[in-house]
This record gives sequence, C-alpha cells and structure tokens, in this order.
Amino acid sequence: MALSTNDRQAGVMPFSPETPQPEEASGDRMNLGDRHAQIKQIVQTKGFVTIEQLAREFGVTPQTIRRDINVLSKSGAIQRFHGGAGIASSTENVAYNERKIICFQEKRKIAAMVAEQIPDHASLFINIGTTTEAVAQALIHHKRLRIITNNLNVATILSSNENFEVIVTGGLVRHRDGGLIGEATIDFIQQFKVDFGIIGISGIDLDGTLLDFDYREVRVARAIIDNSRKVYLATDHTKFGRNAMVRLGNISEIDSLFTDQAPPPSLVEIMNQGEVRLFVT
Amino acid sequence: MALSTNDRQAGVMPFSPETPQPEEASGDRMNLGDRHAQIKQIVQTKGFVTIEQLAREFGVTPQTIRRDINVLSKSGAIQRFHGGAGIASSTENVAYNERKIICFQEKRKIAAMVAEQIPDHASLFINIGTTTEAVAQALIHHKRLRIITNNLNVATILSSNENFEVIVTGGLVRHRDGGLIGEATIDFIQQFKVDFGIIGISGIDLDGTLLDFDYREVRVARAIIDNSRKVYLATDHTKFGRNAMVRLGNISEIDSLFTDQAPPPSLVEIMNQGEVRLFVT
DNA sequence: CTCATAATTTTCGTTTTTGAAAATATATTG
DNA sequence: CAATATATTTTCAAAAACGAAAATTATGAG
Repeated sequence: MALSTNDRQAGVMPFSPETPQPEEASGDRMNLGDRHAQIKQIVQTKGFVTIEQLAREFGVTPQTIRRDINVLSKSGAIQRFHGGAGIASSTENVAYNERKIICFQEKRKIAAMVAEQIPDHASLFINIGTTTEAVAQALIHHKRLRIITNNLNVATILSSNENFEVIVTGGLVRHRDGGLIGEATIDFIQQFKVDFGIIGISGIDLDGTLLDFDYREVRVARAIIDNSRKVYLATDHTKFGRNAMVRLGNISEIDSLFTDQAPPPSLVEIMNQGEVRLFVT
Repeated sequence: MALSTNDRQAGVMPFSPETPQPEEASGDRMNLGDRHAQIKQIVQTKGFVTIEQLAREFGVTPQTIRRDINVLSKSGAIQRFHGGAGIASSTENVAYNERKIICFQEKRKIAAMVAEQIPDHASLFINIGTTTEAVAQALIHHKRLRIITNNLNVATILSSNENFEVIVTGGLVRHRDGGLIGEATIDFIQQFKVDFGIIGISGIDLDGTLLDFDYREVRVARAIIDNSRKVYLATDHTKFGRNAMVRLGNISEIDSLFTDQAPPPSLVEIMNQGEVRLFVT
C-alpha cells in the first residue's frame, strides 16, 4: 500500500484491525481507560460537566459515568460534585485561588472604585496581583478599553469583552499566579505610553516605600509607572506597614491610592505632601 | 479630619455611616445585589461552587443561596447545576468550546501521538488551534519542557506543570480563541530557535498547499516553521482538501504530519516526494 | 460452542437537593 | 410606635442523584 510514508509508528493503515493500543497505563480492558482519560480532559477543558452531559457524550448510562467519576475522583484526578465533576484544584492553584477568595469583598469594592475612575476608551496597563485581577473583573463592562497586561488571568478575563483590545506582554509565565516577567516583558511595555497604569503591590513601608517580593516584578511595575500618564495603586489595608524585600519606589510617585481602610497617619502625611489622592471604600 | 487627601469620591472616612452605595444597578435593598454580584464573581473566578460553599462563605442558609442562584441563572449571568453554580459559557466561547468537544476523541489521539514523539527536556513552539491545545494537554506529564506559544490557553494549560518553562509571545489577544497575533508576536518568535514547532492548520489543499484564514496567524506559523529544527503538523482529517484564503506554505516544508485518517492519495504522493513522515491514529 | 471474566445496564431503596409556603427577622415609612 | 415591605430562615413533601446488587452484554480462551 502506497499510503504510508512512515514505518515506525503504530496503525498507519486506514483499516488496521483493532490493535490494542498501549494508550493509557490503566490495565482495564477495552476503551474504559480511554474514556477515563477523556473525561479527565473534558473536565479540565470545561471546568465542570454534569453526569448527564458526559453520559450523552459517550452514549453510556449515567451510572457508568458515575462509576468512572468515582474512580477518577478517588485517584485525585478530578473532583466530584453532586450531579457532575469539576477540576480538582491543584495544590498550587488552591493557594492562589484561596488568596483570591480571602478579602474578596474588600478587593471587589476597591476594584469598583478604581473602575469608576477609568473612562471609556482609555488605555491601561494592568500588572500582576489578586487586587488588579479584581479590577479587571470590574472593568468588564466598560467600553472600548485598550489594555496591556503581564497577567494571564487579566488577559483571559478582559478578552471576553469583544470591544476591548487586549495586549499581552511577552515573557516567561510564573507558575504561581500566571504572571509574565522578564526582560521581554519590560521591553514590551517600554513601547507604549498609556493613560492609566494600574498596579498592585506586596507591601508599603510606613515611610512610603513601595515594596515587592520579586525583583523581576518590580522592574515591570517600574516600567509601568514610567510609561503611564497616571498611576493608580490598588491595595488592601493588609499591605500597610508590611515588609517585602525589593524596593519599587515611593508612594509619592503614584497619583492615587485605592484601598479599603485609611492608611496609618504617617503614610497619609507623606501622601498629602506628594499630592497623592486617597480613595477609601 | 486629616485622614483624607481626596475630596470627590464617596466614603473616605473610616467610620462613614452606611451610605447606600450605587454599586449594582439592581434595585434590591441592602446587600442583596451586593451578594449577587459577589456570587457572580466567585463563580467566574472558581468556575464552579457548591451551594454549601457559598452558604458558608456568606453565612446564610443554603435556601437563600439557592434563590440567589435561581435569579442569577435566570438573568443568564451564571449557570445552575445540581448542588451548585458554574460559569454560563458565553455564546462566543460556546462556539469555541463546542468545537473543542467535537472530534474530541480524534484530537486527543492525534495529540497523544504527537506527544509521544516529543522527548523530555525539549524546546517547542506551539501555535493556535484546537488540535494544538489538545497537544498541550497531552504534554502535561512530560518533564522539563520549554514551550513558547502564542496561545493563551496553551500557556494556561502548560503553566500548571511546575517543571515547565512556559514563554508567551507578546501581542494582541484574539477574542475568538485566545490567540496572540501581530508584529510583536513574530518579532518575539524570531528570537528563538527551538527543537520542535507544533502547528495546526485550517486547511490543506490537495496540491499540498497549507492554508489558513487569518494572514496574521499565517505569519506566526511561518515564523515558527522558519525557527524550528523539526516541524510537526497536527490536524484532523476534515482539513484535507478544505480551502482557506491565505497561503502558509507547502506540506513538503514540514517534517511530520499527524492525523486521524489517511490523507487523499494525491497528498500522500506529495508527502512521499517531500519526505514527510505520516502518522495516522 | 461453552465458560469465564470484565464492563455495562437495570433495578430499587436510600440520601441529597430542591422548591413552595409559612414563619421569622430586619428595615423603612408614616 | 405601628404598619408595611423585603429578606431570610424554617419546614416539609417532591424530585433528582446516589450506591449496591442483580441481570445483561460483550470479549477472549479453551
């Protein structure tokens, strides 16, 4: 047969008889392990599927799916719910997701306040951070924004609005939080000059020093500050007085601070001198 | 009070009495609309939450949450499931997600075949496409890969493996499928020379011409071909003979074709002459 | 062909979730 | 303060999902 140009891989013939494929490691007969793998993948892709859906998809009984799901969830591959299955949030992501849920209300309010200050048709930088992600959520109903971000989550959130122009900076993906960092990111940012830079921060010292843990992220934030007409800092009150290693700059360099509780008086003093506007929920 | 440096925004005082915030448009009293908005956002963030979880989160009865969810799902904001609520897949994403589910099995098998040919510690380009996304899924258990991609979904998928180095090309996000396109992307790719370029395609003409619909995506694919030591094309059989507008190149330029059905004889002939290896599931 | 084995479907009683309505709490207004 | 309106909790019967075991089907071996 002249069909194949390949001589080592398995079934190249269109009518190859059912050769048992060594696909899944699972020793189960037939296409059971196959279906398990597929369920796993569908769950990964869709986030959540009902047993009903899966049963229809595979043309089997809900009971069979139920059994599959039990096996898979026991092995930790997916998570079982009443009526369906969802992603088993990996340990790593749990940390980040939990962090997102913590102070959720505060962050949402801070974010709403920031969003209120952003006019339609504006251009923005948005950097890494749970609070800036909340800002992205809050901006979703604006019109025709142009956003440049180094945060994969922000990009995903905002790209769901058809009218936004979302630009992602290139760079290495940080596993922890989907942030993009590195020289490429900074070079990329340097190409733009936008209306608003929206940044988060890991800590603000009482003398007004802005601090972060990752120097690479600091360099990104630095580039954002330098290339934005206005810089908005969004942070919850837990960051006041909190220490981190890397110095990013001084609070007097930003235009407005959005937070959920009034900062300590010493900070307010510095902000007054630096003409930093304060927004408190 | 010396606390505030801001004079226009709402409650700046830490003890401001409950001023009714014009937050949500919903005319409901109190913090009900507030909770609705929060539920919406939690669902967006986590993908799926049980009623139990939400009830604990807000300190209310499951019944209350149930009512909330009913309202929200009726308005289309979220989707109701037994025991919880999940994201209401937006129309746009439905199209894309459905497309992902269609031919799921075929794509998964093609992807598994590709993954088998990729050694650990390899460096890769992966471009846009449902099939290449499946490849990303299939690669998740490899060790220490270095991946450069212009596909946000691929980046998200692969970054969940702690041992991978995932690099995203910068560029404009295409709403339809989370692809990154544009000059910046191409410049970015030019900086690298990798072991394997894994690409998808919209159509392959019977004379061996590779075709796509978006010329910007074609330029990205072109850059990938030019900067990869080996080029693997992953595509399902529906693409054979399918026409698209933009010419990407010729099938003889790739090293291996991975698909689920033997291509038409004319194509096979061309592939043989071009020494293209053929892998069929 | 018959038997053995594994996968799946059926069946059915049990548990969980649900929705409607009544009761309670909370806030607003006159 | 009483009256009213709204939000929430309680209560309870119906519906849905569940798990275990028996019955059925499919596959491979002797």
